[in-house]
Amino acid sequence: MRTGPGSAVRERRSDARRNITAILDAALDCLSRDPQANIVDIAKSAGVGRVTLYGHFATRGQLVEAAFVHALRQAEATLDALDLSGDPRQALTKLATTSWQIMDRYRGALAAAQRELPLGRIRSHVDGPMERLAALIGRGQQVGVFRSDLPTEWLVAMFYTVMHGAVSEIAAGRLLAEDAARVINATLVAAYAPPGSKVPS
Amino acid sequence: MRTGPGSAVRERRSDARRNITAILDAALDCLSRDPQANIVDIAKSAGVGRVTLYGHFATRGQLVEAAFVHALRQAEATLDALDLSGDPRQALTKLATTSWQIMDRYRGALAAAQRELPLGRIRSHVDGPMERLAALIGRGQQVGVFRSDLPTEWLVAMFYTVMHGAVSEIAAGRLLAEDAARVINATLVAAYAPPGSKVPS
DNA sequence: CCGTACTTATACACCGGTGTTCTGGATACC
DNA sequence: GGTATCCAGAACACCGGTGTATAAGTACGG
Repeated sequence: MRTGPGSAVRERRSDARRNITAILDAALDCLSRDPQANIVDIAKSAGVGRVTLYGHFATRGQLVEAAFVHALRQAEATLDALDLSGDPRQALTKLATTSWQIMDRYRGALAAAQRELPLGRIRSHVDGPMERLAALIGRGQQVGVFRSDLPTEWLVAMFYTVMHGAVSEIAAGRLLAEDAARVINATLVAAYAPPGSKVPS
Repeated sequence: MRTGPGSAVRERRSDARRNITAILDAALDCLSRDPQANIVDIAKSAGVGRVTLYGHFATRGQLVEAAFVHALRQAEATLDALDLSGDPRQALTKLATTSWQIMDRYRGALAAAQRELPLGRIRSHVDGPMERLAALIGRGQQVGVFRSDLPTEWLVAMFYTVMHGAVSEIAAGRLLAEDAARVINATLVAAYAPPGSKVPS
């Protein structure tokens, strides 16, 4: 695998790098529309030969994972820009709204990853980004605006679960895409409210 | 396909019927453990030849669907025994607890159905059983103990979504199976509470 | 402008899973 | 006990998708 005599990693040629990102973008795009999209389609959509694709990603699994990570990196950039200090409930709403946009865009890629990546592989990639949410929830719990009778991890899970549910409902035609953010936020805020407290309206 | 001169549909022979239910049970069992279980495994587990299986279910899709319906019938029987009159919140808890047990048992079969059945096919089977829940929620909304600022269908969806989330969390080892019912109920009760009201503890 | 890295098309091997066909044998039903 | 029905096992064809080899062409980079 070493490329030069000095064992220095030679830079990829520019056209190769261009192709790689084209492939990743195409994969994300294809998988978002159909999580089962095959290599042929992805290569075609990237404007690249199938063999070229295999030159960069040895197996389908590697490609799916790479595409997933690619999406995650983009998501991270967006989420990093959010200011989550201040009232945890407001921060939650902010985070949920933005996360929803991301989720909505990449839902197919996520489905593909869930379908094909070995169990727990996704988790290990998502762990990092998830910390942001866990921290926020933990803070809210400490301040007492979020419930503490349920484990933090469960509240974290609900965050994604509710969004996943919204995706399904939209797909089924029972929820309008433009209502999703509101509905998600209303649900989460209520679900996170400590028992005995009033549900924020 | 007609079997007799009187064009009356001749009953299947008893051993055939026995095999069919054996196959359905086996399918349910195998798919619950691995949603991707293949025909060979299912036939073997049913103690039946692969060809016999194909004699009763022409394609894998038909088998999966039949197994799903089979599970649904069993679930229906259990749920029918529940008394859901009285306080909607208590009824909800009752319904959720029982539904969870069912969901937990057949999660794999559900996953298989989601994976392989054409979009909406599941929905059409589940519509009936779901009415029970929709009615309960509607009643609670009218009485004012469940929120009305979100569509009934969304609350219905949350019911299943939360359980789905619990399945994942258990699979990931972040939730103990014995805690699931409590956590689910606490989440649903809070999520269903009308804004401005106190979350029941 | 030359060498190398990269791309491409075609063609092929492989794989697991699905579904079919056949034949001999067992078993339920009357 | 005779017969239609059903079952079993093996063999095979098929399919879509994945991955590999080859050989010729193209574009980058120095």
